Amino acid sequence: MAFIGDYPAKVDAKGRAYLPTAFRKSLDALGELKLVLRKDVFQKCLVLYPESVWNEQLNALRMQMNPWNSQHQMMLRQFELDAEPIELDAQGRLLISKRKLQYAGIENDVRFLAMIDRIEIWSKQALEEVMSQSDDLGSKLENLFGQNQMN
Amino acid sequence: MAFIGDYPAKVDAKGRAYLPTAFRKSLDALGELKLVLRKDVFQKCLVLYPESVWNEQLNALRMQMNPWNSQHQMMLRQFELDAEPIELDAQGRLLISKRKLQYAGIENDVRFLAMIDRIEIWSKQALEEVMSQSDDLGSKLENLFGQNQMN
DNA sequence: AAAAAAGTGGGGATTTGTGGGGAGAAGTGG
DNA sequence: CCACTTCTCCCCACAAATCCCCACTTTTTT
Repeated sequence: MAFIGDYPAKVDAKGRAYLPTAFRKSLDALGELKLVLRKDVFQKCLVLYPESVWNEQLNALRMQMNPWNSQHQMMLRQFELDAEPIELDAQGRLLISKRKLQYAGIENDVRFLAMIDRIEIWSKQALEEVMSQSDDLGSKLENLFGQNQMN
Repeated sequence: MAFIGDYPAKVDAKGRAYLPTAFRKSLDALGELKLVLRKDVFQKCLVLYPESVWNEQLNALRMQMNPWNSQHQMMLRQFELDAEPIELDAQGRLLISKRKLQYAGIENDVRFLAMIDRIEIWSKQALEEVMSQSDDLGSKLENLFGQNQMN
């Protein structure tokens, strides 16, 4: 299963954003009602996981860790930090907390961006900035892929 | 079953903190009324166990140890030592003893952090410090996930 | 062109989170 | 056993966040 594409949307004064129908359809095709919203680790953007995807990740992590190993515990913390469960309201919108809006630099315009089994939420400007900066990095990536014959 | 995410909260002058609703809902979905609060073994933070989880934990320990081994007895003592049963008050708050507040360096702002089947309580600053120190550990985690195609 | 769905906005009840007063229990020292 | 401080817990109060409901615009479908 995978999400596809990217869509613009507005965030209103209360911090609500309409989840694009394309994504919502994918979600309730899978019967995924619950979501988890989290700050991204590297980028100033937010990541929206279907609950099942979140749980898979958590499980994968748990399988690998010894519950009494302090470093492993640290990883788990890192993972749970800045995450929160989310549900859509009656209009199909999600409410984003102030903290997260601020972290991602979101004011009005956002973009929902498919990332295989999860969805990223970017401030419009932030995304454009990052994208323009990484143009040549992009072609480097393409080269890399070409060499590995995975393309 | 698992708790998810983290939430900020305040501790008032009396040492009370509101248990975030997300967690409280998980708790009474499970019918867990009683909790156990303990100092963490590794970190300067507190750990809140649902009573059943606490009991499991104790059992797991007991299975591993020889009741006539004095060192093992010592471990058990240590484990019980800084633990205390806790219930929520009528407003859904828990009262944290002075000793524990001090141990965890808590003054005003705390964060409740999900750790699968238990909840950690951190002083806001302490958590930020620890997290910033373990940044590279964090990327190791991400690498680990990447290599295992679990990302 | 009409109808339906997608997307945006706002009012207002309700819940969540925070704070404080103060009664009663519990612990302390004489 | 009694005064006294401290701790615990109930109640009330209030601001802010959240959520339910309705309305309206824009786009898509029929």
